[in-house]
Amino acid sequence: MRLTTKGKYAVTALLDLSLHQSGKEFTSLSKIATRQDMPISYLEQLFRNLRKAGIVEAARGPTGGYRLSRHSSEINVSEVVASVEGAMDATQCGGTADCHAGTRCLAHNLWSELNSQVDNFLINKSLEDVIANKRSSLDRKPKDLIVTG
Amino acid sequence: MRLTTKGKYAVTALLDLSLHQSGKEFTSLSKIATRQDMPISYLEQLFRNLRKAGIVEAARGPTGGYRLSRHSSEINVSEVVASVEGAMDATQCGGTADCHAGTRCLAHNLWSELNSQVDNFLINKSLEDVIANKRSSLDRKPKDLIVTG
DNA sequence: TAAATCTTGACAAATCTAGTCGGGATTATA
DNA sequence: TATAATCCCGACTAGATTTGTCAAGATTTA
Repeated sequence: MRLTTKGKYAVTALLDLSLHQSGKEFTSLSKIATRQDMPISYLEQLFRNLRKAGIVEAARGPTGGYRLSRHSSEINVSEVVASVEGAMDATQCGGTADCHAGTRCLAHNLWSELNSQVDNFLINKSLEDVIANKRSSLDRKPKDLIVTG
Repeated sequence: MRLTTKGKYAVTALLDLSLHQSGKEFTSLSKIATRQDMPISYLEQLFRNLRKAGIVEAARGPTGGYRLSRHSSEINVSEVVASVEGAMDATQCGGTADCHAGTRCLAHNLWSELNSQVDNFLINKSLEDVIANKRSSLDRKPKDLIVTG
């Protein structure tokens, strides 16, 4: 299962883009980098992938930058993460079910189900959803919900 | 978010243990290692943590080995994974919500919610469920999910 | 032209994973 | 008691991955 700062940066950067986008203006990476405190050259790398995935559009030159190619309600978190770090996969075998001597390992279905859970969750979350949630609600600390033993 | 072969080995090894356990016998790591094709010295490392977490009990000497310290229906996957690789956490900040210049980043609630999703899923999966390939109670009642934020 | 931006490929430091290794402690059995 | 099988422990490491950096170029606006 892969969810690193790469995917998180990408999501946060797009949220920033969405929040500061008025009309069809382009926002430069340097502005995003400054506002979100992210390395600009790393952002460049990420936006390369976001553009290839058709999530953002670019314009060069002064007044250039990036903008969302669709409305924030039509971009889901799953595709954003996938575009920068490849499809999430919790199974050992990449879904081929040959994880144990050519057959599926004892836990194969478990990881396969977990996969679906996570992916369904992220597919059904649009950038707009995330922004709306940010404004309206308080969150409990995740620590409160982690139960060990 | 952390879910590597470490956690997967641990779950698979315990499933093996559960499947081959009759009564209160102990199963040696070498048997598990052979059956599941895992490095024995790596298993030793993992079972150290599983024992500290109170998930398995050990006996030394010939006829020694490990056994589950509770019934497989009372051991959930979340605690198994957590015991070998630390609590899962999808937020950047470890739940402290200081991920962006002392305040919560734009995506904080998103990762926090994802955390809960995954953890709820794994907490509601017992080893017995996995063996029986049952659906967890969570799957049957998706509305009952506890969501942070 | 100058400056600001995106575009690209290669490279590198730091971190993490997936183990290995060597020794020690304990215990059943002969 | 001797032996062998097992658990127990800490330290170490090679390789992979992540998290960036860097240099050079292309495009566009003013």
